[in-house]
Amino acid sequence: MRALSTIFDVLLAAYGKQGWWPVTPPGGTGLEYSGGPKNDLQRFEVMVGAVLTQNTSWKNVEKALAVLHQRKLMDVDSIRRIPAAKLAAHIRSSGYYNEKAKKLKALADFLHGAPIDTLRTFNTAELRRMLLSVHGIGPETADSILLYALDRPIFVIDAYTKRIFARLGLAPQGADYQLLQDLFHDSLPRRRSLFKEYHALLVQHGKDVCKRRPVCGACPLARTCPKILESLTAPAD
DNA sequence: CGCCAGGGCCTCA
DNA sequence: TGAGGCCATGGC
Repeated sequence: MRALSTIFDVLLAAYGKQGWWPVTPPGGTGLEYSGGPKNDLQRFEVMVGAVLTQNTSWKNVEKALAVLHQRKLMDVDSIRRIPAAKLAAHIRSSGYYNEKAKKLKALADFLHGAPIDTLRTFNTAELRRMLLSVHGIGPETADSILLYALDRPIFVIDAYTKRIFARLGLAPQGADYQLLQDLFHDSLPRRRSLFKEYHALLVQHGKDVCKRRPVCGACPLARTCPKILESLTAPAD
């Protein structure tokens, strides 16, 4: 479906390059959008962020990531060593902190058995299965890790993507994860840089424009969106 | 104030 | 296998 390429072009023109995934530069204090992780420590930070941002605003996650850096905990061994209850206190701002502390420890245990630099020997399908077997890593988190931390060409589907494409009439309401992902995989050239930027643009679009209550007046896709007419007359959705 | 964020697990039909 | 409850802080 050529529409998907056109939508990417329109979003890119409207919002500009996003530079995902945001990572903390070596020796730096804050996160920067500079094209993703360049070393294994930054790759680990991406994985941690992917877990912490589950159903949580990135702003709340940033604070937790900063605390982990301050406490010198942003590495596999430290996360493995620290008791879950203490870890939970440090990531408090990201919400669901007890659950997420367990998840981070499960992630660290997994990486202890399969260090990041050894993961390159597995193909993407194998890696995905391995990640999905880790407590706290579901389809979206696994694919975020594959794409942004491990540089694999796999498209990330999230709630924004589902909402945007349902409104555009390009996917059924309540379509499941696999259906949406197949649509992107079958319709786009399989390029990591495209997938990274596209997902980031969808998040940007979903966050500020195609919100639960959409701001169709500010939408760069309004021209081709069937929902634009309803939004002018109907109160919600 | 209430709503909702860059989901996933567990339980129960 | 799919719907529903649960996890929780912080910004608006």
